[in-house]
Amino acid sequence: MRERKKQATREALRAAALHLALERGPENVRVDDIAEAAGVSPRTYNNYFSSREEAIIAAVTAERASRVAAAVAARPADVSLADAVIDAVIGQYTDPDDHARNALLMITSSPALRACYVDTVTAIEGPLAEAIAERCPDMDQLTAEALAASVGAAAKVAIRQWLQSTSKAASLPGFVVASGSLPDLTRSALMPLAPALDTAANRSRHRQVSPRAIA
Amino acid sequence: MRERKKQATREALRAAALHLALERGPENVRVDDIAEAAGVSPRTYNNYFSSREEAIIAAVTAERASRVAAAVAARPADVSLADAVIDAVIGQYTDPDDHARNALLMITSSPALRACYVDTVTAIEGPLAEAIAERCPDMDQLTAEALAASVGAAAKVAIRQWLQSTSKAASLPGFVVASGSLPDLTRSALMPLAPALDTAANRSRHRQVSPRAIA
DNA sequence: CCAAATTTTTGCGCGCACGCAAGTTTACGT
DNA sequence: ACGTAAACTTGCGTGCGCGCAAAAATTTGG
Repeated sequence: MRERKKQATREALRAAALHLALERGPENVRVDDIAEAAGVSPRTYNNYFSSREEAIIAAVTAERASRVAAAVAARPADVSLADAVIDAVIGQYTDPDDHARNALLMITSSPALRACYVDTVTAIEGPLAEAIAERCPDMDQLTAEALAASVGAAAKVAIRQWLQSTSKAASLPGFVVASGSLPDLTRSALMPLAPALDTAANRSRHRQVSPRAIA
Repeated sequence: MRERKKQATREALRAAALHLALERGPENVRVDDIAEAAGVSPRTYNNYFSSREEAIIAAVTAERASRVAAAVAARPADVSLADAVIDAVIGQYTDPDDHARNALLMITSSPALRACYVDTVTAIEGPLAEAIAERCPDMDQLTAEALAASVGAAAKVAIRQWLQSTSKAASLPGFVVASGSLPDLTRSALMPLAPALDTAANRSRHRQVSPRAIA
């Protein structure tokens, strides 16, 4: 099976990238090193990842996107769309995994990694849009995508805030802006979107095509 | 005045980039050409723009961000936040400017330019967040940023859809998915966010700190 | 089991982004 | 007016992303 080997090298690259980055620091690892550690050509690396940071981040992020979609789908049908989505997102960004702990610590200390990590949130938008569309079959597809993108954007704001506050806290231990934990921050950022999610869900439930959309 | 000169070279680079791109096509213009046409060193180009496409896009985008913020601020205080924001955004993306017409046509025909153009929407989030915060002084700042980011994300979805449908229309003239104009598309994508914007605005008007935010 | 067809890997080359350390210009104080 | 400090520009070197075409590997059909 050919697909098997591809996933194998993919994971080999992820693992090698994360290992080397944790070992000598993110700045001191070139893509040639990662490729060599994974036993492939440097050129091959860019067939799998389009930037040096991507492999490192992918080792942590991996299947967040599909898991958040699955989490939305797993919620019982009688809970509101807003609660389903918000809880699903928060659930995926609440990781007590201690391996991920110091990985995230490393990410926070490198601007390039921070940016790349924030960008990975975009990956959830596609699957999330599908999950929303599946839960609300009569909803306009453009609406589903817009809502999913909005959720992703709000989550991005929360993560960005959290990253910057933790980096501030690391450099200036006395000057914390009283910013909460990541789950709390994410919840605060997503709460304002709840009305939009629920009214869109209800509109679709009544099979109305939003009469004001044309006017 | 030193700031004067910087803006001058900035605009010189933008103009040169757009001119060359329209003349010989986006693929056949290197940053050395742009720098030479603007009379500066190639290295200097990257002191102003961080990618080859950025200058071309900036020539079209220019001050969208500040203009959308100004448009929000210009709406009378008695119209709802949702209407103010949505109309402001749509207004900025409705350009009958015929110079911009063929510029956008060029953008649609280059994947790299398309991506860069979509990314520029992010630039409105900061000013938009400020405008929202100014209009609703009692609103949580994180909420303002989350809403602004959501609006930007929804606008991004609309633009992406529009770009891809127009490119499809250009290649396959007979197979149009009946996608509307960009303003209509943008309105459809932003409408679902209206409830979120208005309830957040009303919450802030009553000076409540959203008691469920902590629970 | 071998050969054709498809897919993946690899080497090569180009252009680009950016850190760094000069060199050059502009602003300001005396 | 002059010298100093600050900001901007420039050249250089390095690593990176990727298109392209040849080579290697893997599937498929006979």
